[in-house]
Amino acid sequence: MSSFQGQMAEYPSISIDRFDRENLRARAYFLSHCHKDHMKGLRAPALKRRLECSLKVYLYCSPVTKELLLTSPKYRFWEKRIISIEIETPTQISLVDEASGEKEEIVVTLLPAGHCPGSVMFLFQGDNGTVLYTGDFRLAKGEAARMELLHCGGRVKDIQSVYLDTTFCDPKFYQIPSRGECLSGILELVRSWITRSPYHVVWLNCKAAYGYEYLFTNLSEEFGLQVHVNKLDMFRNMPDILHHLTTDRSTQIHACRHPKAEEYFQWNKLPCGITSKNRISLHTISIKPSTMWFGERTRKTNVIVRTGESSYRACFSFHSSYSEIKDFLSYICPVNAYPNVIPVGTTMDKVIEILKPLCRSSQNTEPKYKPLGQLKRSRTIHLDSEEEEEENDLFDDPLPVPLRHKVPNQQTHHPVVFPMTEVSQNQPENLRQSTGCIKAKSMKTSLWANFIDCEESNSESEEELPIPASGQGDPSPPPQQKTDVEVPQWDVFFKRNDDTDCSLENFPSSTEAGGSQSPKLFSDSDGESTHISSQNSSQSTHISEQGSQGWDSQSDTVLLSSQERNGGDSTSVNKGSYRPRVKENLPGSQMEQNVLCPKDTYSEDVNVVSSAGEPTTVSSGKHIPQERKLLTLSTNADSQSSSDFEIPATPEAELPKQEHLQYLYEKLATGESIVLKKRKSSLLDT
DNA sequence: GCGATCAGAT
DNA sequence: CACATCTGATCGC
Repeated sequence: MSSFQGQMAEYPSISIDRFDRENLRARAYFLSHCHKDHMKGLRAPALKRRLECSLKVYLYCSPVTKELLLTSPKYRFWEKRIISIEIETPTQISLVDEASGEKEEIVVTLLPAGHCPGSVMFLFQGDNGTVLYTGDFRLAKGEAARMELLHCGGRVKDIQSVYLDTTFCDPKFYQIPSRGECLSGILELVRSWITRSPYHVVWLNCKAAYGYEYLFTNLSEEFGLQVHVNKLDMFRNMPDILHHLTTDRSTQIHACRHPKAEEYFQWNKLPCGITSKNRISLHTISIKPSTMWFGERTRKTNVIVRTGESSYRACFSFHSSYSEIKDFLSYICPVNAYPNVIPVGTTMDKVIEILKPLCRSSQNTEPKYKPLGQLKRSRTIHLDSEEEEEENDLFDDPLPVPLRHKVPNQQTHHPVVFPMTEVSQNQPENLRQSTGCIKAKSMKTSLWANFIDCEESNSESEEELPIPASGQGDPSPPPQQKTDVEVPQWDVFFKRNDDTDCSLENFPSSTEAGGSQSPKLFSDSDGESTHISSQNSSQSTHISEQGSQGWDSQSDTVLLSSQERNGGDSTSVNKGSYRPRVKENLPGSQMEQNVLCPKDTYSEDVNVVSSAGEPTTVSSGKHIPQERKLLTLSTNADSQSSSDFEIPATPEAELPKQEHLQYLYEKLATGESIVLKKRKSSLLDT
């Protein structure tokens, strides 16, 4: 749960994800995603009054977040005051103080966060430096490195501060199975059940929150069965989601909710009220998405755990694991990192102790290089700097932040450190793991999955329509299709494949889909890593059961382990078809920027939002090539390196050549200082 | 009547 | 093991 108070030290005149107290004075508001704990005060009368008085105050968010927010009547008063900004489109915003007329320019770039539909991170660039607010995020290892706009001139931008989602920033959450592994486990469990008969149904016991949509869409696509939900009008302009959902209760896959759902389930009743179909009783299992985590040295990682005769937990996480957070932060390597979340059971100090070694603010006093004689300190070397980078430890002293004037050249301000200190950022992951500054504090590494229920909420109680006890009523309005340009792209991250148009013929009837009565529970496409329980807890190396005894009735329950899974994305149709972003689709100026890194931050390809805030200014400012809208999932489901996102390779990055490395190592060995010329600057990037 | 807050359940 | 949210009760405006 976010405890971020809304303001960043560098840009206190804007507020992000908090809209109460001090934030009532902000010159601009930003919403990273549509979850309740990031919307505090957003519909309070105080803010409503502020809007009425301050006509230049706007809320900025992604197109999908805007769509989701405005679907709720409680937030509709924002309609004229929300400006959506396309993903990965640097946009200039004027921050005007309406009392004094004082004006400040800032460039914001939205980066996909992989947390829920519409979720973004905000990258701000202005006179006080570049800062990144992550919101909530789930990014697999290496994904920051593939985000073009985090880079400049082939290296990561010089970032002053990161305001970081630290939900699982505790060594006990060392690893969480990847999105693909979790999805795969759920797909196979669902398959094993619903293929038995048309009367076998699954209930996905999901919370009232955005974030499960990619689960629904993938299940729907895999089995040709739409998922039953209470409500779908928020997706009316997102056909890629909408087409996989239904308010018709006759499907075999349910994600409907009801306050008494657990009680219903005891009586074999679905939350939507049905117990039978064609007067034949349904056979129902429940699958509860929960976050499961595993220790650093845990080998076994069951993504499905049986918790009762007909109940399962399935691994599912909206947030990055400890190792994913460390990978992300060490790659970004900001001067400062501030936690947005203090996980229960830990303290602010402990989280800071974890983040600190991954930041530049503490990397100039590494004792471990002392034996190298002249290399007493891992000094940062500026390529071409006009001013010394602040090298003090700013971490515990967020204010005041020294004013940094407009950066003439991002690249020249990025400190280059010796390769050995770069190890934690830029080495291959196997090396990186062992060079972390974090002590693997004798965490007990349980063989069992740890789990918590999934969090997040976006529900609006007033929107929860009572579910009729019977009847086929479909209260939702007929979906209105819009043209492509108006369709918010929700799936920058979550789409599993990009080339399948989900037309209606992709949805065979449920009997068709369920009629196979396959003797095999699933095709063992990923071989060793998928296991069929034959039910006695004896083979516990591959099976997790909670509470352990007496569920013999389902002797062929599927329990999946992600251990050494290499087919976690075996369900992905785009396996082996990783599609890097095509350079030719980028505007020329942006390509130049990648190479040359313009002198002026603002000379990037930037959209400008006028103070009048015409939304069209932004939304039409830059055409996003379809190539970029239909990003696909990566095919690699290895939990350590997988990406469920398609993010292009690091721009301009190149592998260090042997002779260059040789040169650097020789310098290191002799204790000479290393001075890098600009054109060689990409040497250390890989 | 509404919002903020807290305890308890999940 | 224990998260965050939801619900309902209470209080104050």
